[in-house]
Amino acid sequence: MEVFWRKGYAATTPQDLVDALGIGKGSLYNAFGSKRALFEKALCRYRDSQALALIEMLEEKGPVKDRLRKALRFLAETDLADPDRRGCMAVNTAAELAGTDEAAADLVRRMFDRTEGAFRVLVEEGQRAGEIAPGRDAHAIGSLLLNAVVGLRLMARIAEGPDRLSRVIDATVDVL
Amino acid sequence: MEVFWRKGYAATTPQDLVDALGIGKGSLYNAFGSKRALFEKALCRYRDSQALALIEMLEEKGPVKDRLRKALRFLAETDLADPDRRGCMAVNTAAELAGTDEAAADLVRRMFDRTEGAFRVLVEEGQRAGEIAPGRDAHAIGSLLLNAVVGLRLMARIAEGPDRLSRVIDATVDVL
DNA sequence: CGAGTTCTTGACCTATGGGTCCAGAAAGGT
DNA sequence: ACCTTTCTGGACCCATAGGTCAAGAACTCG
Repeated sequence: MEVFWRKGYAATTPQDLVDALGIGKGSLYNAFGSKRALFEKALCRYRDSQALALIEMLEEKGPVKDRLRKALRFLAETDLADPDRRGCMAVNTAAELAGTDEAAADLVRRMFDRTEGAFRVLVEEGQRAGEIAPGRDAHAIGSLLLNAVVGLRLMARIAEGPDRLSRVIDATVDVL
Repeated sequence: MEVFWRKGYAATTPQDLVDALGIGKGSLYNAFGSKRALFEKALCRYRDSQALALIEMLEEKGPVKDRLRKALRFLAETDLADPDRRGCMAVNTAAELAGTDEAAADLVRRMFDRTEGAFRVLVEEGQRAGEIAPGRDAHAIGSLLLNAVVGLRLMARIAEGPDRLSRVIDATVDVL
């Protein structure tokens, strides 16, 4: 997962995987069948560890906007602190493989669906709590927030400093 | 440009380029030096043709929010109508090459800067026209809009239909 | 403990990636 | 018309991608 995340699918070679795993090439292929199959497992592992972490952050206690701001800041900070600037593996996979690999695209789609759903729930909660105008379409705001996260994590890959990301986060939360 | 845009950098082979250009391999390398150098030229061409088109759309006449909505809709529609679902080449490049290719990352960064600037100008215009609350930080809203476009164009790569993109666009324009 | 099963490994294989080179075709100068 | 220069295509090159395999090591289990 780490290697695919850092280098992307096409740029990762069997040798890279062998080196990172510290096993022989035969074991690698005996255990996983193919590079493609291993990638899929890696993406699933990413989903189960990383992607779910965001959703759990959103379910904590406290004012909705605080939670949201905190979660976005956390993403931006960790992305920027990563020396390899890997961003989000799901986002990277969407960009790299969505035309050619339907299964990978589908995995990413589902991850996005889940995240969008979590945002929607959060928005509805914010509306009940009076933090967010009840006139807004929670579903649409959920999509907006998912979209913002996707944008943020891609921008984090090329951002020179935290400024633009901070502006995006502040503006996104303020505008709700 | 078309080939790199469709397949990404790593997945594009010299053979692909030779086939698409209809020239011999020798001519290819004689003319462009290396795959990498040709990619950079392709990315520059993309910037000069596609990326500038968005900025020009934003400079048309009429109410600011209408222009914005129209431009976003246009992006979403063309992205979805593309049978290859290539999305935005700059976004794809950021996702694929930002850790490993500083020059490419820099090109993308500059494209993003320009687009963000255009959005900022648009927001300021909207504020003068009374369409957008003058209390908002135009710079931050510009960043937010750039971020939304980046997100949209990545989402367009895996979107099943226009629904989610439409929600994002509507919500984005409405919250301003 | 010993036989059978599973794992591991690095040598090996083929096709292709990315690139060079040269012989000849076109183009250009005079 | 001739020579020079540039352009072109494709044969050729080496390293690597992606994967297989057989032989031995390690683990099971009665």
